[in-house]
Order: sequence, then C-alpha cells, then structure tokens
Amino acid sequence: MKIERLSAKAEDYLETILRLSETLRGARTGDIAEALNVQPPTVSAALKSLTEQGLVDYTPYGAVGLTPKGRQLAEDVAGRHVALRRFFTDTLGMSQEDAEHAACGMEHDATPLVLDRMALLGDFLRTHPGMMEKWKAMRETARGERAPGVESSLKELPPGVRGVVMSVDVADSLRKRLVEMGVTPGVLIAVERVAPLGDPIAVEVRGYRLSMRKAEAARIRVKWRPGLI
Amino acid sequence: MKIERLSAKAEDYLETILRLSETLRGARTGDIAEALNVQPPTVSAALKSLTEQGLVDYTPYGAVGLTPKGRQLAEDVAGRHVALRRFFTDTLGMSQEDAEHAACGMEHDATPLVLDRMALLGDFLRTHPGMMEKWKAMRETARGERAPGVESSLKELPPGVRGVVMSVDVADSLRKRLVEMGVTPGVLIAVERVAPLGDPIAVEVRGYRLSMRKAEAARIRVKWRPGLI
DNA sequence: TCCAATTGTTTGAGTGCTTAAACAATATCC
DNA sequence: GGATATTGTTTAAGCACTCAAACAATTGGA
Repeated sequence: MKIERLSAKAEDYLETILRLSETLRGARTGDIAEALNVQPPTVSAALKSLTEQGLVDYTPYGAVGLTPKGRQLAEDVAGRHVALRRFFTDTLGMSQEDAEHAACGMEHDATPLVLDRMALLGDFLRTHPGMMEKWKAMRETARGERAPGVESSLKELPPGVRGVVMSVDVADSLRKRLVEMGVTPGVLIAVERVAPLGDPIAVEVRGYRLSMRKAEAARIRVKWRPGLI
Repeated sequence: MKIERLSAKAEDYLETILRLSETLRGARTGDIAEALNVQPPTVSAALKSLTEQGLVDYTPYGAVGLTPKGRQLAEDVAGRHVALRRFFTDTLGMSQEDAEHAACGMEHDATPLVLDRMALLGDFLRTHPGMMEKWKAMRETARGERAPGVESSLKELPPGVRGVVMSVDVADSLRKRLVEMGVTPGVLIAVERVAPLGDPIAVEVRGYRLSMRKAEAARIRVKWRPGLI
C-alpha cells in the first residue's frame, strides 16, 4: 500500500464529497459535478477511480461516502483550505471571497510548515496589543503605493487602486464600447467598487464610470500604479 | 488570441527555460528534462506544444528561446516564485530549502493580491523597530507548542519538535530496523537535525538516535505534539 | 400502477502529460 | 575524414481528466 501523493483533482473530489456528505442530501453525482464545474460523466469516472483506490465507498446510482482512508485525506485537504483562508482573511485582511478563491488553488501545495508559521504569525499579531490596528492602518495607507511593476488582470486590481491598461483582449462588441469610453493601452483605470454579489464591478476611467462583468475585467491586463482614485 | 490560463506544467517549462537560457549553455532539452525531473521525449513534446502556442522559439536540435509573449509569462511565474520564497524565508523564517520547495508548488496559484499583502506584511514587520526580534523570539518559543492536531510526514516535522508516530509505510528491510528501534505507531519521535546537504536526517526516538533518508522519513506519518526534545 | 421527468452511467472520443524503445542528428576524438 | 559517443526526436503506448451523445435507472406524480 503506497502513499502516493494524490493529484490536485483527486483532492478536490475528496474535499467536495466530504463537504456534501455532511448535508442532508448527501453527496450526489450531480451536486459534485456542479460544485467542481464539470459534467456528470466526469464525476462518474472519478468516482470509479477513487473507489479502486479505496478512498470512496460507492455503488452506482447509490450514495457516495468516504472510506476511513478517504476521509482522512479529505480532512487533510479541508484543513489546509481553512488554514489558508483564515490567514488570508484574518491576517492579510482579504475579503472572504478573495480569500476563498486564493485558498482553493493553493491548498494542494501548502506544506505543513508554511501553514504552521502562517497560523503562528497571525497569533503573534493578535497577541501584541495595538499591533493589528497598526497593520490594518498600514494596509489602508499602502493601497495604491504598492509593489512597483505588479501586473494582473483588472479583475484582480484592488478597489481604489489605480492601474495602467496594458492590453485589452475582449470580444468585439464590448471592445467597441470600451474604446469609446477610452479604455485603451496606456490609460489609467481603477475599480471603484464590486457589487454585493461580486458581479458586475464598477470601473472608473478618464472620469467616466462604467460597469462590466468580472469575466470581461479578467481579460484586461493592468499594471498597478501608486495613488488612489 | 485568447489568454487561456496556462497549465501549471506549461508554466514550469517556461520558468525553467527562462532560467536556463540565462546561462552560457543556454536552455537545452536534456537540461530542461533534468531540471523538471522528466525524460527528454517529454520535453520534446512540450516544446512542440509551446511553439504552437507561440511561447517559445525552437527549431529541432537547436537552441530553445522564449518569444516576447513567452518571456512575459515566464517572468510572471518567476516573479510569483521569488515573492513567495522571500515571504517564506524573510517573514516566516523558513530555511532556504523549505521555502524553495513550498514556493515551487504554490507559485502557480498565488494571486496578485495575496503576493502583494504578503510583501506588505513583511515590510510592516521590518519597519517597526523591535518587532522582527519579537516575532523571531515567538517562533523559537513556540516550537513544539504548535497547532494541535497538525499531521505531516516525519520529513516535514520541524527539527526539535516532537511528534507521535501514526503510521509507518516503508520497505520491509527498513521496517525491521525501525521496529527494533521502537518506531511503532503511538511512540514519540523527533527530528534532531538535518545533514548539511539535507540527507540523511538524525532522528531521536525513545532515547535512541538513528539516521534515515528523507525518502524514508516521508513514509512515516506523525502528529505534532507540544514540547521540545 | 405506470408513465414521464429527473438523475446517473456508459460509450466513444479528444487533450495533456508522461514513458520506453527505436531512430536520427550532432559532437568528439583519433 | 570517418568512427564513435552524446544528445535529441519520433513512435507507440498508457494514464488522468474531460466532454457530448446515447442509454439506463430512479423518482414522483397522476
């Protein structure tokens, strides 16, 4: 019996099954498919493979459960996930949504030592009176003064921070509207605010305010610039 | 021209080519294969695919170079890599080796906001006089008092911290020796020190001291326990 | 009870990544 | 210059993951 490292995908399946099997419905093929953004046949295949590896308990058309070994691995992954998310929200001051998104990708490769030190650093900041306030204040004042040369999509530009448009790679219909508004390479742009549900987002450029979908903002590359809007 | 997110593997290839092409030898198939721990034919196939995507400049049997687009992406990845490694060493106080290892896996999924906040947090600690010393002191005293329930392989147990053996999954020859030494589930164990080159490592158990390879330590699961050796 | 509607699986196919074995080009040495 | 060693590529194959289309089981009414 080998302890081969599971693939990131396999870990995703186990983690999802663990979460769903704690609900009343239980973990059903369709729900797993929806949670992982794949089609049901993909889940059937994955379930077959995981069953052969002795990680899930599963009979076709029946409910999906975890074996002790599978549960152990699933709880490992889930533990890394929450540890990262807590660090991102509680210590780095990120939003729930941003933290969740980042944790999803990094949970598969975070090492125990990294997670341990992250948790410890959070404790350090919280147990020293006044330190968290100072750190929060620094985050506020530093908005827009950050990392010269950081480049990302417009979607990932923190609200209030300015960026220079590097490239626009959207469909023609939207592109036309953007060009009319002046969203062309070289121009300063900023995200004003994000709607409660995360979509659409309000963008400011040359004094105009326009709104666009996150999917669209993801196609616009920007370089972060000092200064708030 | 779409900006599909590259796979982690593709990012690895680009990053490696960037690093190697800065050397005198240049990026050669065999060197890339060795750096990424794959066989040469795998690299040939990857190079073909990356060429079709317009990311590398490559003629069979010739030197491998990056296109502007490929170089851009490679530098993005390399930037995430060093940002993470710096945070792990300079702020979390991890060793170069541990930091490098952890950064390798996480670089593909770290978001710009995460990297930015990590860098800012490092600046925060360094710019407040005395804070780094306090934080370092806390790391020292906290060794062994950490995260109840954290489980990892023996290889990942920080030196000096005690752990309880959960399972031993090694070949029979070593297993026999380990059992004689008393390395069985339930017993307390600790890593005493790691050889300069990282292998072998000195392990302490029931007062005995034995040395084993990292590959072997990776097969022993432990749960971290309070208290130093 | 039986017939839709829903849900899940199988099939067939494709992509990405990997390898061993066979083959081809390049480099090196005499 | 030619034989040999090194290096790189092609081929054939396998595994993990994915999907659309076709098919099968289950569920929930009427």
